[in-house]
Amino acid sequence: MESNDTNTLIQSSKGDGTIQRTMLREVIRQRIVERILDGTYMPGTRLVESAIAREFGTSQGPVREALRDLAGMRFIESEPHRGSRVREVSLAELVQVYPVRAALEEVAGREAASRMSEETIGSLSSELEEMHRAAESGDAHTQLVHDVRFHQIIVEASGNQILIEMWNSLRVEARTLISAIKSGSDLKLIAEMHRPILHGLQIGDGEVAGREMRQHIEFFGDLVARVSKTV
Amino acid sequence: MESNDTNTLIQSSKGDGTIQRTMLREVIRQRIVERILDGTYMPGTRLVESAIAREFGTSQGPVREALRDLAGMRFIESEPHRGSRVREVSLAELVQVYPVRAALEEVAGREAASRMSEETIGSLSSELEEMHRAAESGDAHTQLVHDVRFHQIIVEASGNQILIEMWNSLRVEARTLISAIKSGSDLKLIAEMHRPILHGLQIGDGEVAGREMRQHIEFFGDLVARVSKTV
DNA sequence: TTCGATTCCATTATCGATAATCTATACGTT
DNA sequence: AACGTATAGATTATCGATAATGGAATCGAA
Repeated sequence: MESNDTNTLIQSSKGDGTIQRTMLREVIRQRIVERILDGTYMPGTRLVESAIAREFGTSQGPVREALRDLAGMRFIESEPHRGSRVREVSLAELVQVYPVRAALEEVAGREAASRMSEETIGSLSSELEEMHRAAESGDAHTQLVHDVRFHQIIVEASGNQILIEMWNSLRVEARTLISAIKSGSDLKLIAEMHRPILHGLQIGDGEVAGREMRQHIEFFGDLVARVSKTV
Repeated sequence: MESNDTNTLIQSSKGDGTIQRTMLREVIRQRIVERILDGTYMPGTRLVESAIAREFGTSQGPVREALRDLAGMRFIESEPHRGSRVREVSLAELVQVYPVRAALEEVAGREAASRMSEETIGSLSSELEEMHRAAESGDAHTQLVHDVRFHQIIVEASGNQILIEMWNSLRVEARTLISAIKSGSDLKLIAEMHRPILHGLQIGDGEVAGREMRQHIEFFGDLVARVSKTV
């Protein structure tokens, strides 16, 4: 319940010239997200405003705002007068994500293909490489990180701001459940499955890239759907 | 600046058995949205927390929360220590919306086709009818309302909660710019363009319905894209 | 014991005031 | 006059306290 190292939330930022726009709400939000992602706050955990405020040494206000933001990002859910708790990510919901993600990424691939720079191609190649490296050491989690990053790069390369915001709001990186399934799969194969996408982008063919991305996501969607039925 | 009729924000709700879960933040949010949509708050208008609070007879807190929600919904944009203003909906942004919307609605059509009830078909038919009625009286705005509703019904019929949330966050109804363009078009033709979609859904063919929806949206996307170049 | 009403407690929702920060204006120096 | 700096006013960010609410525990009657 107590904390000592967490109390320095605000760096007065005098010293370096950079203006350190510190907003309490932001800091608190990040802190909570970390805890959700690393499992400190498991799904279902109640997040009590006053308790968090006390722990962080702030007042209730900023905590409340942080929680509201988190609710907007679907990390938590809140009911009036009843507080907030970490959201349960159901398998059923995960299944619903895939068709949406497939559709969005198809658009991303199509639009990104004509906007690829050498640098972007380089980043993608290097993420792919990292995926393989992780596959060899059997590190499913690390592979997932690079996997997500690979897709994110493409979405951002689309240059479509709406698309980017929309994709980010899917919180792909937070729905880590897949890693569980992946660990049962062939990591090397998974890494290799990204190559056709990269190829499509390299030759600048939007139709190919889009189609490959869609199929890629749909593949995992089917995988998850199958698992969810088994359960 | 002053207001008299707007001060009764909370109905104590004693009397009728119904529990009137009134949350100040919610009421204020709705109020502001109304004003944005009806043009009282034009794009660029500054929304000053204390001023709104004074006008509504509340404290700054709930107003602040309402504004934060609105920022999440992309109705307004806020900068730290600099306040909020009504967002400018640029034409460029509007152009970017269409590919995303097309992709999402294709999924919606595909998934909805197998879940159509008599009732849903009825609702869609009636919206289509209303579109025609509006077309005949040359009422572009009313037609737009039913147009949006038509699409919304399909998205909701998909049963995919993620998809529904995602589509709603596009705020299709708020990006009313299209109505301007539409008024220059043949309203009857626009209404009629919804019929193939309805047909696809009626025969329960997801592929057809999905494809029709995509093409439908892409059509208007191209229209807007063309206009945006002209400007 | 079991059901319902009542009281108490934890927590959220709101308030009013203060601190921090921004923008623009006024001022002084060159 | 042009420029940079200081000051004032407006506005947001945060605080600490109070009111409103919901849920659980308690009590009493059947």
